[in-house]
Amino acid sequence: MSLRADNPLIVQSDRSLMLHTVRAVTDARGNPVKDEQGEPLTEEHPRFAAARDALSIFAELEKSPDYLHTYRITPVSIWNAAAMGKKADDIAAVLAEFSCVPVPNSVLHEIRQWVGRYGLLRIERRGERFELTSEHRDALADVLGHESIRKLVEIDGEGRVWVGPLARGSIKQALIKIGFPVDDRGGYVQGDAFEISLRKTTRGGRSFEPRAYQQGAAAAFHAGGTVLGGSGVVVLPCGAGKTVVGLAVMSLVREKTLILTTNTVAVRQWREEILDKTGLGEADVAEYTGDHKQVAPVTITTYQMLTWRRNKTDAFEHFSLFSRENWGLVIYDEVHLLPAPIFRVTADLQARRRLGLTATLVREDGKEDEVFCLIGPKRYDVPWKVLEGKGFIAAATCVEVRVPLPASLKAIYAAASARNKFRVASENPLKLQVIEHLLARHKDGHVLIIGQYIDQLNQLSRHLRVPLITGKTPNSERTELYEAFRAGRLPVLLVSKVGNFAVDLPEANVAIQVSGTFGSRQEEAQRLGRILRPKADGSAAVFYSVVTLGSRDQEFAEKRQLFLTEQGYAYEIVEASGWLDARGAAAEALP
DNA sequence: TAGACAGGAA
DNA sequence: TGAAATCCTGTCTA
Repeated sequence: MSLRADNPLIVQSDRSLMLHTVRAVTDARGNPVKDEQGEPLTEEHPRFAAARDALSIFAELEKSPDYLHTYRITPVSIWNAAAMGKKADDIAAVLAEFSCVPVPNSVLHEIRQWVGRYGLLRIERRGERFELTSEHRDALADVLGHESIRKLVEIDGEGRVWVGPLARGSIKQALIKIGFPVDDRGGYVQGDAFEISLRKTTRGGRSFEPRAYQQGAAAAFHAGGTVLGGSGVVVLPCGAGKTVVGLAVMSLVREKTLILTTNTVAVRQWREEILDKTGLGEADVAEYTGDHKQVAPVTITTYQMLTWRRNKTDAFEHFSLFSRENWGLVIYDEVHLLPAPIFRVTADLQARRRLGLTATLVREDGKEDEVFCLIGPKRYDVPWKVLEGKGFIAAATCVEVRVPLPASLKAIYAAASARNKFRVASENPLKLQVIEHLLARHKDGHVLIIGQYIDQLNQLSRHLRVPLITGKTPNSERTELYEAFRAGRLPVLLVSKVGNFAVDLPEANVAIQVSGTFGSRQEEAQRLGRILRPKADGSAAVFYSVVTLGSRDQEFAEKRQLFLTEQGYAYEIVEASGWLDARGAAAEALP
C-alpha cells in the first residue's frame, strides 16, 4: 500500500496517534486558498470520519481540540480488539491506510506483541481442576518468574501449573498486571435450568422482537454456549435498549439469573421489562432490596445491597445471595460504575456466566483492566452514530456555550485556590441570562436543565420559576414532577445529579448543562443520553453545555467531551457575550 | 403495614 | 482536587 501525503493520521513512536480533523482548502493548482483576512481556509478532512471510526476499535481518544485529535494505543485497548477477533495485521492495515507518514516500526512491533499475548496463556478445565497452560513453554516460565503468580498456583512433578477454583479470578488479575491477559476457557458450572422465553407480544399488547443489534450482541456474548463466550461486556448507547440485550441473553442461557443494578429505580425497571417481554410471571422475578428481600429464579438487586455491612470490620451481610441459588448467569448493569468490593466477589465468581452492560467502557478510575479480566472482554459494541443513522436514537447536536466571568468575580476567581476556581467558574451568575436566552429560543421544547451545585440550582429555580428536583425531593413529589414533564404540562424542569440516573423522560429534546462533575466523560454521555430517545416527529435533540470562558470550568468541559467526540459528536462553540442584556454586559465590563 | 425520616457508609 | 446522591437499617407515627 502506498503512503498518501494527504492522509489525516500521524502515528508517533510513543503510541500516540494524531488525527487531523481538517485540511487546508487548495485551488486547482494546489495553492492554499485564503479568506478576506488572508487566513488560510480549512474544511473537514474527507478521511477524518472514516479514520475516527476505524481507530475507535483499538485506540482511546485522549484529547480533542478543534483541529487535531490525539488517541492512545494501550494494552487493554488492543486486547479488547484482539478479543473481538482483530489481528495485528488488521490494526497495522488501518494505521497504514490513514497515515501520512510511515508508521514507526517500534509501534507495529508492540502491537504485534500485545495482540500475540492475548491467548498466549489459557486457563483450561481438567475435570475438577484448572490448568494454566500455553503452547509456548517460555511464556509460562516467564510469568512463573513473578512471585505474585507463583504464590497463586501449584506446580506438579511434570511441571504443569494448576490453579485452584477460587484463584481463577485472582490469577487473571495478577497476570494482567504484568501484561499477560489470559484467555479463560475454563467454562462454567451449570446453573439450575430455568426456561426463559421472549414474548412475541408484550403484556402491554405491542408486538415485540429484539432489534438486530440486540440479537447480535446476545449471540456474540453467548457464542453458541461454548467456553469461547459466556463472559464479557456489551457496549451500547444510552437509550438503545440494553435491558433487551439482557433479556435476549437470558433466553439463550435459560438458567437462574442474578441481576445487579445501581439503584432501586433500575431494579423496578428491570422487573417491569422482564414481566412485560418474557413469559415469566410475578412469582418468577424477585426484587432483593431494602424494601423486599425476596429471592426467585430471577432475582434483581443493587450493588449497595450486596456491599452493605453493619460495621467496617464486619462481613458483607447479603453476600450469601450469591450462593443462595445456583445461578447460571450474573448480569452487571452499568458495569462502568461497578464498585471495588464487587470486583473482589466477582473474582470468586469466575465459574458463572457474567454479562456486563454499559454505554461507556471508560471508567474514571482507570480500572478498565479489572473489568477486562473479571467480567470479560468487550464482546459487542455499536457506535452511537450508527444507531442514530438507523433512527434508533435521536440525532443530536452538541453546543458549548462560553460565557464570560463578570468583572466583580474576576478578582475572587484569581484569588481562589485551584479547587475553588472550578466552583466559582461553574456557578458564574451570568449563566442565568444564557439560559433565559436558550429557553426563549426553544419556547416549544421540552427542556431539562441539569447542574451539580444545589445552591446554583436553587437560584436558577427562583429566577426562572421552574421546579427543581434534587436528592432531597421526596419521592412522591419527584414522581409528580416527572409525570407533569412527560405529559407536557411542564415544559422546563431543573434537575441535580438525580437526573444522571435512570429516569425515563422520552419527551425531553433539549438539555442545558450548567455545571458538571470535574472531568467525568461518562456523566456527559449519560446526560446526552437523557434526550436521545427517538422523538415521535423524528426531530433532533440539542445538548448545550454552558461554561465560563477561559476558566477551569472550560478546561474540564473539554475533558468531559472526549467520549462523545470519539463517538463522532462535534461540539459547536458559541460565545455568549452577545446574548447578555444591559445588566449582564455591565457586570462583565466593570472596571 | 406503610410511610416518613434520621444516621452512617463509601 | 469535592459535592451530591444513593443505599441500607432502624425507629417512629398513624
